[in-house]
Parts: sequence; structure tokens; C-alpha cells
Amino acid sequence: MHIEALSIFCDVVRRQSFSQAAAAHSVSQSAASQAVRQIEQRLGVQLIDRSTRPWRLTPEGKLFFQGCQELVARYHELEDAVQRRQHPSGYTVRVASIYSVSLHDLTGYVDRFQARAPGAGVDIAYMHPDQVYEHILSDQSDLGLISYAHRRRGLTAIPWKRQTMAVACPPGHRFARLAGEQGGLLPRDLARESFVTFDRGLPVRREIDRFLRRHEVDMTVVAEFDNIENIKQAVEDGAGVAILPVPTLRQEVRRRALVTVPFRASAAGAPLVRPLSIVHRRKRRLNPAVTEFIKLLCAGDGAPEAA
Amino acid sequence: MHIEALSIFCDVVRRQSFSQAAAAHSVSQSAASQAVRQIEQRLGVQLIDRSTRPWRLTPEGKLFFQGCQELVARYHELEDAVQRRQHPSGYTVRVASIYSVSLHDLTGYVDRFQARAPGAGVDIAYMHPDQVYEHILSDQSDLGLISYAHRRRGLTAIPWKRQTMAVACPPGHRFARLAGEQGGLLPRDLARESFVTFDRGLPVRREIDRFLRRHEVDMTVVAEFDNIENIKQAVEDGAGVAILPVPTLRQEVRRRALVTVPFRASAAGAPLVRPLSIVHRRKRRLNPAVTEFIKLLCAGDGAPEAA
DNA sequence: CCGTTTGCATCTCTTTTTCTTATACAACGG
DNA sequence: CCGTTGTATAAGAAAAAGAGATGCAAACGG
Repeated sequence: MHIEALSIFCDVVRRQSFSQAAAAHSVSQSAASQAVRQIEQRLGVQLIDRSTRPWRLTPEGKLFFQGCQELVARYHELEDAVQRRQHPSGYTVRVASIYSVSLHDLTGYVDRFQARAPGAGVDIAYMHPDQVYEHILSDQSDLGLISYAHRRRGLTAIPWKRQTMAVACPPGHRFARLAGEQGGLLPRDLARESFVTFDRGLPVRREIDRFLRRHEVDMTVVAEFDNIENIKQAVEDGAGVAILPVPTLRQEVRRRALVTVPFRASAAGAPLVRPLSIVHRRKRRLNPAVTEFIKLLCAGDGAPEAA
Repeated sequence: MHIEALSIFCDVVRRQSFSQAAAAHSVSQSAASQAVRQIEQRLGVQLIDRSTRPWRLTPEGKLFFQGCQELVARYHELEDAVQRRQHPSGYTVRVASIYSVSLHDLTGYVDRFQARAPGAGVDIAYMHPDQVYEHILSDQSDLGLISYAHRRRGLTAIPWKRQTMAVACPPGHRFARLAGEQGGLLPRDLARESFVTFDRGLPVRREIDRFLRRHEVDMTVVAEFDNIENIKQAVEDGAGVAILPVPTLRQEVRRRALVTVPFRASAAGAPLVRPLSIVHRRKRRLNPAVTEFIKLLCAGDGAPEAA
């Protein structure tokens, strides 16, 4: 029997929901359903009475749940204990992040973490997305922070933040007067505008193109870069406008080098967001400090995030 | 993490041996080795120091072992508790057996079992080997007793007894005076003897033929049957001699209808034995009564067995 | 009421894991 | 020094787990 399956069962019971438990364990709803059913089959006992709505635990289910809860907790304690013995002096969480998750985004979390777990440290390295994947897979880092995480062998991605994207332009641009206004601009306002954007082939580029196509907008691409810094620079230099995640523009907005103009909320279809994910090696026990840090990140009480 | 893997690890430690633990869990030595290594990898901690001979637990290994032992025990208790609740009035172990495991072989075990587990019962049905497999797979029986168990999808076979085979002949036969003697007869003594044996295609037949071929003996097959009862009858009727598992001849020997003549122990090569196995559905929790009954069977303290 | 939405089960197909057999390697005993 | 014993490792086969799609039924919302 898989301890992970027992843990999922406990979560299903606690949340009274298969789908929520599934999400909490980063597996599909289907997988959670199958996991519970498998336990029932191996045991030869019905744990959940699905004939009523909402479903309820059977008496056997209650008994099993209670035992399971303790069992799972004990197992995790045991793992922690064994791992703590190996790193008696605390542990440094090694984070590999893409450049565009700025230091500023993370310092809040780091401070909080060090306050909460004295003796532990956080070591953040910024690098190219591909290198982030490599670092994780080669165990050079414990966690990775990336955007547009794609399913990849041996890795698990936990959704983290969703950064809304907006138009960035120089303060003198005609869009600039719309900045901060409630309305913002409509996608079609961008038609035939000079556009600085990402390299073709980057997921973010595909996302932006899909957005523009959905709104039947044709822009004039004047430059393509593989990173945000270059794009911001080009926009500052007046090459055109760009569509970028709002939080990455904080510095430039503050020093009035750039202005962000949001899209009008009512614009049909899904808004343009950049999903950030926390990534780690799958099927590998994360040590207590790492787990703690993930919890902190996901609690969302780090640096305030504009989006 | 698989609880079965934790259990294997505990067993490895307790027995100080991978191969023995593997056997106890009816998996290959390789699987046990991999299971332990997998735990180490997922934990990221070395549990066993393999650099010394014999190997020893690392400090982390000791810690983990202690916790593991308790964890596994608790889990099994939990399963038992849940299943007992479903069958509060005890449970009947349903056994499907081939004909040639005689009732007599089993009554000793059954008595002992009922003494040990009051409220539980044993229900033995005798049938054709193929039906035994079917009964198990279709969950009509909990355990199967068969000879020459072959690996089969969804089933686990636990070696049970090894019945030595000997020549059976009528009391008047010239071999009969060798019965009970220390020497017994040599395979080559059988040359050109009239031979009553099993159908081609039965594993036991292949085994016997291989034995005879190894000793370069050519017998004259006068009759073939698919079951032991018919063979014994034919031998009684003077059709020839047969090679049969000694315990299956108990009745006939007692009433002096047949005589068993053992092979001389010094006969080169492996002696001829018929392996009996206990078979059950794989990947399926066996309820406490069944587990208990298996334990009893394997302890070998049931009916005394002439072999 | 009736159409939606929500939540779970189930089917099918792919990916991942696990297990077995075969083989290599190391220590040990004679 | 050679055979034995005990474990690790490789490669391939078998089994299990998981995802996405889909079905279905109850709850919900007008």
C-alpha cells in the first residue's frame, strides 16, 4: 500500500472532497478517485458510502481514517527525524529562480522563513529557465521558480502566482495617460502599434500571440528578446510598447522610466496572466526546511504582489 | 512510499539478510535490494552502510528501522481491525485444493487452526488444478493448494511442501522386497519396466520424464492418466509400476494394496520431488484468518508428512 | 421546472515504476 | 586459488499509476 495513497484518502475525508484533496496533492481528480478505490479494493472493504449525497464514511471508513491519519503523521515525523539527524545544524533551502522573479519578490518570504526556522537558510540563484530545470533535476537546487512550467519528466510543478500582464510604454507615449485609470485599454487599441516582445518559441510569446489573435489584433513586431530586461530597455529607448507581467515593472515604474497600462477588465475572454510555478523533483522526499519554505510561498504572505 | 517496501526493509534488518527477507516476502533478492535502495533514495539518506562486511545499519538506519517497525505493525493492525469489523463473527477460510492433497494431510492443520482461532472456520474444496486457479482468481476461494505452481498473472505462490516421489508397485512385484530397505532402487533398475504415468503435458509428467532421461532409462509406458487416483488403480490392477509422491500412497500402503519403493539416496542428481504450493491472489489484502492459516501451514506442524 | 454547474466515477491510453532473470562483483572458507 | 555465498546492477518484461476525456447524477439557480 502506498503511503501517499493513504495520505490522499485522509485528505479526501478531511476536506470531504476528492477534487480538493487531489489538487492539494498535485494530482488529477481522477488519480485521487482511483487511489481511494484502490485502497478499498486491496482492503476488500468499502470505506466511503457513495450512495448518499454528499457521500459519507462507512463505519469501517471512520476506523480506517483515524488510524490512517495517525499513521501518515507518524511516517512523516519519522522521515523528518531521519533527515534532521543528517543535517543537525539546520538546512539551507537552495532555490533556483528565473531572472524575472525579482529579488524583491522573494526577500519578504526569505525574512519570514528565517524568522520561523532559525538555523535554516535560503540560498537563491537566478538563472535561465533551462538552467533552472537542470539544477532541479541534477539536485543542485531544491526548488525552482519558473513561469509557464510545462509538464516534464521527473518534476512536479505547484502553481504559485499568476501575474497579470499589462502594456508597458514610455511615459511620453499616447497610452500613458490611460495608466492607472479604471478603464485601461482594449486589445484592439494596440493595432499596428510598434511591439517589442519575446522570442518566438518561448511559452510567454505563444500566450501573448494567442491573446492578440483572439482579439484579432495585428501588431508590428519591431524587436524580439529572450528576456524581460532587454524588452524593458528597448521600450524605455522608445522602440515601441510591450506586454509584460506587471510585477516585473515595479522598478521602472517607480523611477518613472516606464508606465503600465492595464487591459480593460471587461475585455472578452481570459485575461492575460503569466503563471509562476514552484518546481521540485518528483518522487523524492523534500527535507523539512524545504517543505516549510514551500508552505510559506504558497501561503502567499510574502512580499505584497501587485496582481 | 510503499508500506510493503518498508516492511521488506524491516525484514532485511531483522534477518540481517536481503535474500532471506526477499524469500520471506516472496519476491526476488533483486527486488528486495532495489526496494531498500529506493527508500534510501527517496529519503536522500543512507540507511545501510554496505562498505563493511557484514553490512551495518547507519545511525539514520537504526532510527528509521525502529520507527518503521512500529509503523508497519500498526498498519497491519489497522487493516486487521477494519476487516474484523466487517466479519465480526470470525471468518471462514475458503481453501481450494487439488485432489491429491488428501484430506488427511489437512485435517491436522484444520484442527489446530480452529483451536487457535475460535470462531473461524476452514472450508476445503477439492477440484481440478485449473479450477483451483479459477477459484482463486475469481475470489471464490482465499487459498489454493496445488502442485508445480507456475507463475501466473495475479497470483502469488508460496512454496509449501516437497513430497518425495517413489516407485509404487503391487505387493507381489519383484521390486516389492526392496520396500523399506535402506538402499531402495536405482533409476536404471526401471529400464523397460511397464510404466503407468501421467498425461503428457502435465508438469509432473515432464518432471518425471526429465528424471528418467537424466538417468538414461527407457520405460515402457502402458497407460497415461491425468490424475493420481487412476494411476494407483492401474498399478493395483497389475498394469505396471508408477512413480508417485509418497504421501499420496498412504491409504494403499496401509491396506497393503501397494508398496512404495524409494530411490536410493545416492542416485546422482536431484531427487524427484513434487513441490506443493499455497497460492493466493496477489496485491490483495488477506484477512487475518487467512494469514493465520497460511502461517500455520508453513510452520509445518500439521499432520506429520512422510517426506 | 429546466438548463447549468459541480463533483465523482470510469474508460482508454501513455508514462512510470517495479519486478525478474541474468550477470557481475566482493568477501569468505576450504 | 577456487568454489560458495550474498549483494548489486543491467536489461527487458510486466504491472501499476496517472492524465485526459467523457459519462452521469445530484445540487443549484433562475
